[in-house]
Amino acid sequence: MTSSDNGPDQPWNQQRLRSSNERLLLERLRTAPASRAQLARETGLSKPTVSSALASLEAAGLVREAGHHTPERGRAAVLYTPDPAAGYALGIDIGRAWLRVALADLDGTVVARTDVRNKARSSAAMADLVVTTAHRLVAGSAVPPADVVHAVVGTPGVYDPEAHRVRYALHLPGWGRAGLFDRMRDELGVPLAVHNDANLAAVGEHAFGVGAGSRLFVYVMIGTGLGMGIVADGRPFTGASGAAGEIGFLPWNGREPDTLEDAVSGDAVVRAARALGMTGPLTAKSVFESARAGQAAAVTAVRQEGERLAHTVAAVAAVLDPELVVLGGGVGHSADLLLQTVGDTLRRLTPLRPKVAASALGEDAVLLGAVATALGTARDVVFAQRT
Amino acid sequence: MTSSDNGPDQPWNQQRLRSSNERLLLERLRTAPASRAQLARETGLSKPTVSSALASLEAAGLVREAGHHTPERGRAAVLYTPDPAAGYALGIDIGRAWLRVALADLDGTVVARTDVRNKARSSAAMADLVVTTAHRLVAGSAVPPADVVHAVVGTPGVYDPEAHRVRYALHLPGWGRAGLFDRMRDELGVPLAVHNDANLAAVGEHAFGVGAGSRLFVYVMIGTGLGMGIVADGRPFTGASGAAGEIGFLPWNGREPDTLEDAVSGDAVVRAARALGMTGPLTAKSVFESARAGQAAAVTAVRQEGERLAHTVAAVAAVLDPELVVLGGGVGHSADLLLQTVGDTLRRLTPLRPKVAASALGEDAVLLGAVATALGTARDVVFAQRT
DNA sequence: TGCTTAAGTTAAGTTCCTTTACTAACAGCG
DNA sequence: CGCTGTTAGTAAAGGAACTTAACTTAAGCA
Repeated sequence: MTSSDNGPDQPWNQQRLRSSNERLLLERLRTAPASRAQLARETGLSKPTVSSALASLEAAGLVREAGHHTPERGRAAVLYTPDPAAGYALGIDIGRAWLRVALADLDGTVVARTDVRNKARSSAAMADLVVTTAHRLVAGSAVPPADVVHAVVGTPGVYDPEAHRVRYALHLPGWGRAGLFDRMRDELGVPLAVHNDANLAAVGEHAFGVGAGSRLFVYVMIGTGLGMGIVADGRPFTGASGAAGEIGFLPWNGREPDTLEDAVSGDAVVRAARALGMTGPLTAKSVFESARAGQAAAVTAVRQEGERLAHTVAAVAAVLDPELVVLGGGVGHSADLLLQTVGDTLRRLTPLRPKVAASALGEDAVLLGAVATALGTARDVVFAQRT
Repeated sequence: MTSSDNGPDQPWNQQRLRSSNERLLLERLRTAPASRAQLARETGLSKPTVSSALASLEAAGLVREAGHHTPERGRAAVLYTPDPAAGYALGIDIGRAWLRVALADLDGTVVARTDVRNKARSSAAMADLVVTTAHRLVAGSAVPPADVVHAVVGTPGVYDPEAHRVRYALHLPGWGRAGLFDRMRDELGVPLAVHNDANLAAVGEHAFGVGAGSRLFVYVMIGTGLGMGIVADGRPFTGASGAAGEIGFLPWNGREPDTLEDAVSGDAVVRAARALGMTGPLTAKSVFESARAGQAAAVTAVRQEGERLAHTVAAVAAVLDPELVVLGGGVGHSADLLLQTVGDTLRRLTPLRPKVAASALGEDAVLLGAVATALGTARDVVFAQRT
């Protein structure tokens, strides 16, 4: 049989032991400042070990003193905290309409951010825009460019690191060209990882939004297209080929090869509204606003959207059994309008009923997911470099 | 943000270090016997460390000498191998028609096995049958009962360890009673874990069948009901409440609350055949045999089954993106008849096309999955006890 | 000022790993 | 038959990192 993976696959020696314990202390300090004695009690390490590890971490610039704490009785304790300025991470969201870039310190605090209207005509121009925007953001901040250790970019489609290109990015002409992201990486001068936007949105919502603390949850991204990100045990779940959550491809009406994407995306709401007699220059947003105002055709269109969404959620629940389903993306603003219908329909459809909630981060989910992901790598890199 | 889980969450000291390295050597030895020098080269540990760890393992009865190997030149090497008799594990499959029990040593070799016709009238009688059959199997083998360290039982439904009972076991009256498995555990006298049968079948197929080496695959179990097991990175993926893979609840025809289970299970094939004019005492197996013989109505019924199955697979592919889909369960014998239709339909439905294959283990998948799962725990337990 | 209490350090001792150097065993060969 | 080259395995010494136990430091308080 193939080995199930318990047990270590690396030999341990004293150096790894030390490094591991320093890491343990650093991670503990990220939750709150603490004294040596407190760390010893909480981690199970002895006081001398904590002292010595903390001295190493301080010498490496990874932690610093953070004031004192005077207990009820006895000597005052020196508190330590991670040094947020030990490194910085870049998060980048390449969206349909906006390019967003955020620079965060190792605490996860966003220290600089910019949102640029996406007017690029070609994929090459887009790539250039990403690089210059990122460079400008860092230059405009007080952060030394050399301290930016990692970047993560979110884009529609599935990045294939073997082929150095994005697949399935159907709406973006030229975006699937090989080498595009390699060039971006070179010009950016910072290690760059590419992830699917829905997956990043899920990570963002898990790190900073309503998904916090959930062991298994999904983020359904409804906008121009339809996508889903999955976070299991704190990590994105991407499937065998990176295509997990491509629910636009779900079969949905028994026979025809219509895509669910066409039936549930933001555009579908507009089409449904027109079919129901609404006229004029409609957008998904305007239809939802009309529905909110009680306009009958809009209400019906939104209800239909909710029902189809419920089918989607039911399918996801049957396969994955998530604890929580978060609705977000372009129509995220109006998720509250959909929740009722989705909930009601779900009750009719299946005994498996995950909680359904609206996104807490709105338009920022992808960007914050990119930041959170870059942050993870950045912390690893900084720790490895400085110790 | 909540911490992403890199970094250790336990302090390391010398004892854990030693234990971890012994574990590393033991796991390596499971792949093939090896000498101290070879282990040192392969693991990166030094020769003295390997010697000393191996001495501990031998003293603990976890490994033993296994002959010699004479290299091209130089001194002959003493080979070591895990002692398979250091402990034993029980796998139990409680199926509709058969109760199967297997006893395996730590190598995973089945040393005793029995298949008993399931004629129990009540859940209590069934529980008794399980216990007496297991006891009889162990008594009839040369294995000392005290050396059986763990058991895993597979059953339809989802075991809820909080409530001490099985949920969703709709076809088995009384099977959902609280405390049933607690009593079984007590009378068995061996720690007992309860898992869903489809999940175990997936684990079995991953450990011993066509799923070997697959990073992410699913096992679709088609029989009296319809279920699915998921194995991701070698571990079963059970979802937030243990209901992942309950694809019987997938919505499938747009509107009605028909369950997919009713449409795709073995019984559905029989119903379809009758609707197409077949008469007499039909079973799923007989319909498949008629189809194999070219009987028109049966062929049509099987094709319909294949098409519906393809829809199921397409849905699973869109959500999970597995590398491989294995078809098994009661109709597993006839999976070859379905593969063609499933493949063709899948090509029409979606660009996401996982490999689809027939189960290699047939009726034994659940049992072998239970063995593999029990084995994993048994190895941990034996290692912990003896060191 | 001295007592109590908790924080943090020092020193000794233990464990486990590595390096280096050695011994053991085997094969080919003069 | 012993010498040589090669590989396996052990012994001894040294070092890294942990723990325990005892000590020192610092704060509040009578």
